[in-house]
Amino acid sequence: MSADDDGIPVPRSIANKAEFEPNAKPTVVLHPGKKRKRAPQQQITDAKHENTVGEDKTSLETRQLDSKKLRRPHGQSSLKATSNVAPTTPKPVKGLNAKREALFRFRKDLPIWPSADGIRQLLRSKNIMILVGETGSGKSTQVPQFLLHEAWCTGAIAITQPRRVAAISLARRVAEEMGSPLGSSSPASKVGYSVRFDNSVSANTRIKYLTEGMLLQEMLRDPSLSSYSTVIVDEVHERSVNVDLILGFLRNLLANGSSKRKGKPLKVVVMSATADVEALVNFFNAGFTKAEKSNPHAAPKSIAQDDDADTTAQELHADEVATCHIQGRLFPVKVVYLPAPTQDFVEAALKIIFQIHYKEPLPGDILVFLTGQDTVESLERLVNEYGDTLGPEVPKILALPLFAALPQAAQQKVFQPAPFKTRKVILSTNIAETSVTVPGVRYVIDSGKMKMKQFRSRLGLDSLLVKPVSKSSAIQRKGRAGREAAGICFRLYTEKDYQSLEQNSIPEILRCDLSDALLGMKARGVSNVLEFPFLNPPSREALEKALLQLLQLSALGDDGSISDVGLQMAKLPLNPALGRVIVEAAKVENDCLADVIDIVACLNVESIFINLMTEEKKEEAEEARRELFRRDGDHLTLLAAVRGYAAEQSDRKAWARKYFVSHRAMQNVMDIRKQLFQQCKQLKLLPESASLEVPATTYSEARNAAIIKSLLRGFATNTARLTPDGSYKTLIGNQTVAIHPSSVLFGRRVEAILFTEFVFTSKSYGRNVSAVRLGWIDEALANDHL
DNA sequence: CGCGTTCGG
Repeated sequence: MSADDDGIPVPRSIANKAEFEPNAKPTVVLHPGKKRKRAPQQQITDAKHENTVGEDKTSLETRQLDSKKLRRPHGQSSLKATSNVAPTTPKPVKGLNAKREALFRFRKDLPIWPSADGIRQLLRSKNIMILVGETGSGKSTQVPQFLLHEAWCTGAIAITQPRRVAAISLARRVAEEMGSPLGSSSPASKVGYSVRFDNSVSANTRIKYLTEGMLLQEMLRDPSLSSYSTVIVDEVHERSVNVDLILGFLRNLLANGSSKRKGKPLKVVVMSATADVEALVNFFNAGFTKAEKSNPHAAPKSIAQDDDADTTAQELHADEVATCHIQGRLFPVKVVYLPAPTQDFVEAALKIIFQIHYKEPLPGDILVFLTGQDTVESLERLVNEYGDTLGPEVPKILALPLFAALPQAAQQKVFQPAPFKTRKVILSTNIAETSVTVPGVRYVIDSGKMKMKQFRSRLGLDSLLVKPVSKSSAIQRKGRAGREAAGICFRLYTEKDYQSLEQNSIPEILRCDLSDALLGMKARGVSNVLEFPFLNPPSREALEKALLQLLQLSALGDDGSISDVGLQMAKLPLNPALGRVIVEAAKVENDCLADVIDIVACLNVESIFINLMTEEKKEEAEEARRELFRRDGDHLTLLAAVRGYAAEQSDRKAWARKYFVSHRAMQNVMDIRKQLFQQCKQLKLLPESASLEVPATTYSEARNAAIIKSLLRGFATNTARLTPDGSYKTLIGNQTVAIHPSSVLFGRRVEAILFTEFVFTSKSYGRNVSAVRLGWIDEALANDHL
């Protein structure tokens, strides 16, 4: 489950209703779900919130803004108010303007507000707090403000977020609430943020919102986090790899980092939207020495607001760790299950969409959770087909697809209010579960399925398969119907199926290639990664496979300690294989780093080539792109595209259109390219004089070979040779691998291939493929410890 | 034998 945008107001244009009464019951209703006891209170009566409405921390609107717009400074009125009010003062100080007063009333009305003193009290005696705050509790915006004026809080407060948009919009919101300018806009600013490509802080920043990845970067330079008094780790329930690494590093730091921090205390607040606090409490308690544990005065401390059954927090015997539970604020959502399982959730969804449409009054949009682009598009066609047959007496229906690969303009449509007498139906992947909040939704239809990636270390490939969701995902999806008013969630599975779902999704750290995580640990001084405190320890096999991979990339020495090359790799914002390619390209005998940087930048963004829907468009695109395509494969094709784009000085947008290349993706490539250039200079892989303006070089066979050989150094195991039956088989492991249809080599037969991605979907595919000589592979493999 | 759930440095 996930709490998003808590503490950020939602539109109040729709009247609150404590109970929801559908006009007629849909025929599929079998088991109406349990209703929540309390209806949310009215939060704000007459405040204007043009500025805050839609400032949802996860809205796409924010995401679309470029970094310059995101950094716009605040108005003078907020500046004036800065000095005369403490953020935690119970009453607003006289003379505040109406907007600030409204902001303050809003804060006071958040579910977390009454717990402010309790939280402060607990953190005076304890160094760790697990805070469960459900959606809408206000934890992400309020907790740092509660702690800011504590005596122990002499340094800054870091608060991590899994997503960049969230970090930025939360920082903006809190700056507004505190009457402080934001980030680097003024030296007086107390609130800032830090995300990749956009670091906005001042010398006086006290509260800093940052992505998990940025905090890990900071820990590379300063492992004891000496500038911070508190680290707040938000959205821990999402269990990203980075959050698990942060928790492990923080536990080590709390247990034995006191000397490194020169005795300055570090307080850690771990915030989660789901109530499985026990594992977290045990995790942190286990980090302490016996002496500390045997403190006879250490009694379990907890504050819980909850008046119903939720007493988990109080029952825990925490001696180092305080716990706190804050209820959320959501409208009641009724749950409706299917009476019998279905094989075809697209068909089932279609029926329910039109049942809702006929029986439920407007307004009230429908959000459907599906598995991927394919199911989204097929349901879209069906809805449009049926929608066209609706009589004039029935409101219209507007199907809107939503998935990450959808062009930005099409994604924006889900935020526009439905036209008059029209109901929106948003057909979405799990992007709408956490990353995007769609307004106006009162009905959710949950297929109960999602696509999930799982790395299989034995095969060295990622599989991307449709899996049942977890209960907490199902609950999160349901909650999307109750953000603005009471709603209904239709689950396209039976109640029995629901009961048999796993409570939580498998944490990412158990599903991914660990080489990146392990390299990061080695670079931060963890000598024995098998002993690292993982909240969920990965299998020994997965850990050993990753260590072997690092050894083979010579990121580690034979004794397992990090090598100079490994340190360079760890400092690059790339996975170890790509990092190794960079280091290899810088060698004098290859001397192709500028070229390889451009290729690697492309491999780090979603495809730069736009995916066309119709046959006609596809052919047109193929014709237009012919100029860029290279027979040697995708990597040199990507290089040609970057060079073409970079060389275009007048109208890059037009250039992108001409070649059916995504302009947004290319802008991203240019940012990454610039960053890699800078970092390679710092690592002395490039001379200071190296310029991003690469002169047009004539590409020789030798140069292409150097590029491909550099790639081979990172991806020697991702290689395959052509077999007599026309299929490709990997050199290591003899697995069948097909060239992905998006590749320029699709359908071609060459003696051997190299691929920088290896994914199983409907079968094993190599994506981003280049032709190589068998002899080169032998050479590369001979260099390795294989 | 024609294809990419979603984040992040």
